[in-house]
Amino acid sequence: MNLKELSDHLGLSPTTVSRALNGYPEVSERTRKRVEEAAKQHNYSPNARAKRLATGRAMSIGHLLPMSKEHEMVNPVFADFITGAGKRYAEEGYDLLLSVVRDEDEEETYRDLATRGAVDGVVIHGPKVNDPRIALLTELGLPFVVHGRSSEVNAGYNWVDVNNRRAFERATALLLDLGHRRIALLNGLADMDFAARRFAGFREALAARDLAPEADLISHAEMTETYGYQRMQELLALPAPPTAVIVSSIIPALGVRRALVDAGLKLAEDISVVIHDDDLSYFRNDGDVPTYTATRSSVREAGRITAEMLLSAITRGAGAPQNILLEAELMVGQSTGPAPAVRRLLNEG
Amino acid sequence: MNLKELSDHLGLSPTTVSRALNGYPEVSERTRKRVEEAAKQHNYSPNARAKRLATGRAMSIGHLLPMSKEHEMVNPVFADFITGAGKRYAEEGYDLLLSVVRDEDEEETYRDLATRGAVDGVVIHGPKVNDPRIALLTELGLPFVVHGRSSEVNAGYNWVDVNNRRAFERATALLLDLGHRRIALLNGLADMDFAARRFAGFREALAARDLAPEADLISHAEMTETYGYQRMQELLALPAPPTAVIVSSIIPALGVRRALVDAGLKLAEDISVVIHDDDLSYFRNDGDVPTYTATRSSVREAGRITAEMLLSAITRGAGAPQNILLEAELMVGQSTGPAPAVRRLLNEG
DNA sequence: GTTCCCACCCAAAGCGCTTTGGATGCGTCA
DNA sequence: TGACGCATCCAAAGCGCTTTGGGTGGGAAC
Repeated sequence: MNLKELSDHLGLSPTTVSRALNGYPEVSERTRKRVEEAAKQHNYSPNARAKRLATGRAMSIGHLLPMSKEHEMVNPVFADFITGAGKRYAEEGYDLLLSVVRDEDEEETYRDLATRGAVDGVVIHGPKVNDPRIALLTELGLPFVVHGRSSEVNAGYNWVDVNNRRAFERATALLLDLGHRRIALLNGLADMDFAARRFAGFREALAARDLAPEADLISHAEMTETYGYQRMQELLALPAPPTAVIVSSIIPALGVRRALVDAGLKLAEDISVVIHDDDLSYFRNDGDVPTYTATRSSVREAGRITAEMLLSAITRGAGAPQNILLEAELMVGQSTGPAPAVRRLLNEG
Repeated sequence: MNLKELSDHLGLSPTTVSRALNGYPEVSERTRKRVEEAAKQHNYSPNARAKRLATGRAMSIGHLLPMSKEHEMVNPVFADFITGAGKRYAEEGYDLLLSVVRDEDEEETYRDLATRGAVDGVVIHGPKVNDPRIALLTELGLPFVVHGRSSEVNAGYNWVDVNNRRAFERATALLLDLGHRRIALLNGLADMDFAARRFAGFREALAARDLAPEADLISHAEMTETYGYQRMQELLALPAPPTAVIVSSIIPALGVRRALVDAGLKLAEDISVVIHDDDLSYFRNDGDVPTYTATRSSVREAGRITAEMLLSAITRGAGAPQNILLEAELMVGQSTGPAPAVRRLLNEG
């Protein structure tokens, strides 16, 4: 059943029926009721394709998932982000359009999305340092919000980010306070902006105590479980292994733990681990005392906020760029303890 | 730039330009070239909204993610499924529409998707035993493919599934061959069809040796890491703990391992573990010898196949329901060994 | 030289909705 | 009583594309 048929059935014009259903004031309450009931009864809802053409709005938000040949994978963090964002979209009547594209097609896909008018706005995931997508989307005039930020981009743009620098500065400072001096960092891919900021925070905390990061303790890679496992093994094989490790996600941290167990080492006692915890629903860092000491920030919440910001940018027009910086909380768990030297000292005392 | 402007610019009618761009034969190769070049030069691509209205096809596939109040989460397995399916959609010019909906709104969302004409087909995720969505979508006349199957639904429908029953039968048989008699099963949510089939396979393998499953060794829940951890602790606290455990996903298996380590137990030696491995990109069960003994089947591949089937159902019309049953391979890894009694025997021997 | 056919192109009618720009009729007020 | 305003409704014009149903002209067939 379409508008025409419904209006014929009601003895009204399509105009009136459309207005009644869309809440316009030029229609009496009595007719509106009548129309609404008939619509419900005949299970009518306006054809989305026609509505979109007539209104000129796509009523959908785009999310691009770039796949590279080497890393053909979607981060589980994305799944949680989507649960947060997707709910907001649904509430506002927007659809979520997911595009799985090859790395090299990403720019063209954005262009296409814009010229085809398939979406009203997009969310940029995993921004890199000096990310070209920001200039591209600005040029295209397509509303967007970045989940994260991009250093070295000076123009204003909407973003929602976690204070990664501070989170990692605090995490590092905590380990330093516990007496650790050789601290390893298992970071995300080096060109990722969040990884750069986390590294910066790490470096600053060390610098505050006149220490410098040691190259053989720093690594960057896709944050898989395997990465955590292999990298931890490498670290343990060093002439002077670290006494503490900071891991950028709970997923590689699971691999780190596996490597430690294989080596017969005990978490907190033999080696301390601090993670960044995105509060993933399938990997809760909880219990009476959380398993891991962690900087925590819910990515689901970030998704909700990002969606909110994008929808407002779309409906209320561009305006000044909006920015939200979320603070991560630093939670002490079961994975940290004093450095070996300090521990001995404490035991003697 | 739209069709009209482009055709004016070329001195052609919109008809001809449209035909040229869509590869219809009623246009000379010379003009087609000319049109294609002009389109590229002016960065023209047809407005998706108009195209969809005119053709009556949405050119998009729907995926619903139901969120319950209790389990507001998206399974990481879904992320991998999407990478497989999404690539196929993109290749065929389809968009992927993701709907995050509350459990109780699921039926209405399907109805709405159908009457609004927002999608050309949908994929059903996580089918339950006797899943009502199959009848619903059949009634709505919306093409669909089920990822998994639904027992007790007799009508034909398209599905792509893994042979869960056989996989778990084989896994169980392997453990029995190793001398294990008290085997625990950490399964998915009880109303899930895959969980029912896995349990059936488990039961059959036991029955083949005149054994029966023991209630206190069987559990069903959402497959989180925490579930694996807590459940394993419970199992270890039993008067007679199991000597082997079968886990329905690598994610709870990580929790199982954590619990074992906490208890000072060694994998394979003290307790054997077999998992089902979806070959998730962020959790690879690999290495020279895989970490876990596992029944393996790539969910990314399943995504690709499901997409393929749905697209063909959409373009080639309904026809007879298609079914594909994938076999999981049983791979021996480092997590299994002879049962304690057998081990002693072997050592004495 | 006709006739016919085919290759090539175009005008116009949708697709199903929203929205502009009136109409119509009734109550109100001077 | 007549003018005016307001509430309520409608006809028709898009939105930007595809597609139906012709047209036109030039070469082949007779």
